[in-house]
Amino acid sequence: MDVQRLELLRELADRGSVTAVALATHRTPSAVSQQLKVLEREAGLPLTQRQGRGLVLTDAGRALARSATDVAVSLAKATALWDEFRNHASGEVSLVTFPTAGQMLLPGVIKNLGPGLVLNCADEDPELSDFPAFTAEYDIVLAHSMSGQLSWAGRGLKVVPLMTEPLDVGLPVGHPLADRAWVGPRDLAGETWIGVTDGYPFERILHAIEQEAGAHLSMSQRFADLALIESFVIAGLGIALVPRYTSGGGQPGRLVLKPLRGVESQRQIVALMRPDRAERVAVRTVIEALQSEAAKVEQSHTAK
Amino acid sequence: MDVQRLELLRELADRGSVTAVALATHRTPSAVSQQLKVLEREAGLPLTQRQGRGLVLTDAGRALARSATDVAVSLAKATALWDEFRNHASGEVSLVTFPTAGQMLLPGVIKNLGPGLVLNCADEDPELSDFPAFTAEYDIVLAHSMSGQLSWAGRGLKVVPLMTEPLDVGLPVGHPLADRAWVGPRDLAGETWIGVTDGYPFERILHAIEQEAGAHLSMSQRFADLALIESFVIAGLGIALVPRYTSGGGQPGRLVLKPLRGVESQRQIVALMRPDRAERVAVRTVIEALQSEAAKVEQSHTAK
DNA sequence: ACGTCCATGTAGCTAGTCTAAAGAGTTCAT
DNA sequence: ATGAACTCTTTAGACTAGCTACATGGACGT
Repeated sequence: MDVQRLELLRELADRGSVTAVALATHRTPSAVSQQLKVLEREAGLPLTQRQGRGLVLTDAGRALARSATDVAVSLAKATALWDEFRNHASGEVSLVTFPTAGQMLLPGVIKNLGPGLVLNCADEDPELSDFPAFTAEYDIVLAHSMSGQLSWAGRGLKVVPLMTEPLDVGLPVGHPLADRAWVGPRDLAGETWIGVTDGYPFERILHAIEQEAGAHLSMSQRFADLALIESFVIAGLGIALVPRYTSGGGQPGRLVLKPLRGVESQRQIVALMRPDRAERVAVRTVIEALQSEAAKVEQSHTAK
Repeated sequence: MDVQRLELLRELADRGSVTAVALATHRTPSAVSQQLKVLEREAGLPLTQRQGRGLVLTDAGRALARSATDVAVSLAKATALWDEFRNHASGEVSLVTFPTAGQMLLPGVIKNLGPGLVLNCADEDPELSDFPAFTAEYDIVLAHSMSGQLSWAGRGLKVVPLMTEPLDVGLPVGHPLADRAWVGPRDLAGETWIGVTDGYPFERILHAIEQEAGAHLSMSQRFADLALIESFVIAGLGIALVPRYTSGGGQPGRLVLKPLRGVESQRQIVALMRPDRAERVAVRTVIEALQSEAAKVEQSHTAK
């Protein structure tokens, strides 16, 4: 019963193909195939099954892969323990983020990391991507979801909430609603909206506003990039839902943010990780830095 | 971070010497020493320390050994899972018992075990032995303790209670107390006792009786073997504390058992295991058989 | 039907882990 | 004190397990 082989099976469960596992583990596909075969012989029952030119796990294989995760977690805990004894968080941590969260949190995090800990960041457009899938490639995945709706719980991933960011209504200066302290769904009935591409969490809030206001919202454009959306709003081409903490960076004073009441309007920013990776000291250190940075951002805004 | 090496460290923590580990793992001491050295180099800090001609773990070493147990447990769970898929409990299980428990439980257990599962039993005299120490050598250790007093909890061992056996007062037929339904501490003040060797749990109950009765008990003999004690009682040389379910096997009808009231008088029979071994399907099967057998014994006596 | 993609066999090499034997330090008894 | 017994360690050499490289055999798409 070898751990390395179990780990290979787990990778196969996550990545879905022998070649992908081989690539990820810096081996040839042949080596992976051989080890899986040995594991299967040891187990005494088929763990994989050919499907087309690919390979899928059997029920038994999936079950074993799941318990392999527990093994990986306890192993990671052991190495974390010994890292703590030497007390230095060693190695590199990789992270993907969607643009706005990265802009808001990462600079502060990287500044506060001690020496010897390297954080490799990348960004991915969230619209076309499946956040959990990135956990195979990166140690930490920054994702967003609507409040409460943890769509990616239950896949065996560790989810660490970082912050809750309100989504405000962005208006150009001089807009009729710009003097109000806040706005409600009914106020927004006649407006033209600058929307975001499908799949974004914003989408659901707009639907909720439509329901509350009892009116259809007209959506003139659909963009993925926040700065682009804001420039349209400032130009008076419509109004938009924008995350409070990350908006207005480009052109301060030219965009007015109004809290939205009557509709749950916030997004939750979370960190997603494979449970074993979450145990690494270096990873935990980064997570803690993210949390404190997130708290700092939230506080600096509520203080205003 | 190799699991085998961690396992070696754990064995060292349990057994206390390189030679013992080597013996237990069917290796030469040299191999063990080398592997521990590698682990130490990987860890970057000393895990062991010479003491006399032996070797002891450092704090870091002990901590790592403890987390190695978690790894072993999750690994054992994984293999158990796959055993369940094949649903047969494979392999051999070793067990030590103290004589009376073995006599009471083991025959019934072995009869009810399915084929392919071999149970290797041994017995050890409990007086001179440290029950937990046997868990290094045997999968299951049958031990007894006073009720509630779990003296060997906290060493990281798994403790499964099997049964609670009352300790009665054994009298020869024709003894003045033989007609009573039960006896109390005061009834026993003037009696001569056949005692057991030091360290036995019986010891404490006798002290409790002394306290309650306010009298010193005279102890004429001290034996370890129950049958021997009983033969002395039957011969009228004294009275004794005997476990209700296991006594009288030799000479039925010649020994009278009276429940003892006013003093907590029972012993708990438990199974002790290393947590990782407790996860093995074969071991779990034996434990279940022990539990059901114990329940059967208890029931057959309360029914009378 | 052909090229492509994926998984799997085969042969040979490398690296890691074992044994065997000798060495160094500690304890105990004579 | 000196040697015998014990324990852990070191060294050198053998063996084995797992890897790469290359070749093979199905499955898909054009």
